[in-house]
Amino acid sequence: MNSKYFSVKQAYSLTVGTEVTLRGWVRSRRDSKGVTFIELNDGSRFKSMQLVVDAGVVLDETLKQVTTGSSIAASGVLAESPAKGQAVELKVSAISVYGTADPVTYPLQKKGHTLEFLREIGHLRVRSNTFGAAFRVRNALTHAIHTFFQERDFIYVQTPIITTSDCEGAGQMFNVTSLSMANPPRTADGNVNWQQDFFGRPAYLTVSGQLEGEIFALAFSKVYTFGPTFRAENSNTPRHLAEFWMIEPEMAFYELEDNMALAEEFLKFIIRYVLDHCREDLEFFNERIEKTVLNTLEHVAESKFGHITYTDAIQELKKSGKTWEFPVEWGSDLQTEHERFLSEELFKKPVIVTDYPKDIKAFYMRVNDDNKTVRAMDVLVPRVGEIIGGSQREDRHDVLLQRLRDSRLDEKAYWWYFDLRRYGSVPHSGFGLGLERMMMYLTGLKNIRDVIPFPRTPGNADF
RNA sequence: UCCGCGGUAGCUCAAUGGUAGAGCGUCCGGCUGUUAACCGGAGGGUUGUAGGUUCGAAUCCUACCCGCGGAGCCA
Repeated sequence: MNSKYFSVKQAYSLTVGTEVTLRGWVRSRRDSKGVTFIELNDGSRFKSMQLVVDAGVVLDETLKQVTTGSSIAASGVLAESPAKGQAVELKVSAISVYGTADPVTYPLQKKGHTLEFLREIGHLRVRSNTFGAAFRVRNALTHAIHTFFQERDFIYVQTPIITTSDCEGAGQMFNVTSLSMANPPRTADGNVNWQQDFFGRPAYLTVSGQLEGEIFALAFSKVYTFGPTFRAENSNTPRHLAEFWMIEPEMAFYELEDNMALAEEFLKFIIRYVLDHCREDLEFFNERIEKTVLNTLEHVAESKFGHITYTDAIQELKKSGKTWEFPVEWGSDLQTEHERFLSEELFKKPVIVTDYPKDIKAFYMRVNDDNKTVRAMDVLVPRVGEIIGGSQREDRHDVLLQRLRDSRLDEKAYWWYFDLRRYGSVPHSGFGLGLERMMMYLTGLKNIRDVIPFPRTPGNADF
């Protein structure tokens, strides 16, 4: 192996005649009388490199070990391919095997597997077309997100994963403790004595970094969080995980209108970035997973988003003439069927719904002058419905206090959150995007467990 | 958590109370450049687990486990 190492991706950009050594995993192998074809993939791009081994070039005992799943290095010369399917191929002069893969037990076949089966072999599914494409897209998406904010002078803030505040009371939280489960210290009345726990009180895994994000926004003006969040909710659906990633920008001096403009610019930017950098992977999803992916993404990237208030949206839903599975009434939340109607049929493009009834939204959202609605916004997109939720935050101390009390939350736990309204309070806004929800939108994959490397769901934390 | 559907060969599925099968993958052989290669042959099973009904259970009943979809919750 004297020639230089290249990735498969690099090799495709080299000129014919270059001597290279490629390393990777064998996807498949086809034998003919005088020639063997090997598909070699190293994850650097969707496409594999076809290796062509003429009979006699490689020892039979070596070639025999080159089976689906084995890892090899192959040296040779890049050549124009005489057959359809690839422009170039590697004319092999030598092969060495790193690790064999017993064909009798190796679970991945050349032919299609169901996503459910692949989920059971999480350590190997990343070597398949679908998951290779998914995680290259995920990588590009995370890069696009950081690029978008960094180019606009946002500060990236790492909010804590362990928290003692039950943020906005959203969902069940995981307890974090170092106490003995079997024999915890107890108080005189028999309850667990949390004072003896690691943090001196109950602690949890965070369900959102928003409140801490507000702290940083009121010092750095524009910030964003990007990290894991946790829900102990027993939800068994294709849209929920116990551990998932969220992006939460928070901006001082932004009112709802600024917030909406940023959300629109943000969505268009990350979609355009993935379209530009993962074309090959997206084309695979478009062909094999969801045939509308490319169209809807292009459409969203080019559309001017629509705007409508919740109250007007309710009117439109009522006069649509449609029969709804869930009744449409002012004061009840929009269901997925309603959200899809608004974006797919009424506007035929992404639409931002604003000013929801305060009773169905979180306590920290700014109350409008009508005292009935809050400055909330949901971005609805064709095919999935809500993809971003956000709001202008309540920056008035007295109003916030009343809202907290109405929500029956413990105001003592939020003392620092109120201090932000007591010392140098300013209008500020933010929104949240679930990374995996975005991934589902980009790839067309319909189960959220297929767009995160190692899904955590009730009863499942393998790998 | 609730409702529905499902669990049979490595994978995808047939077999509706009477000898458990096919396609693909794998292995062997053939084929002068294949592309989910093609042609011929072979091997491969405690039918999710535990009980029950029956002369006889993959099939009917009960419980449990697991998967998928829907609901709730939400990102």
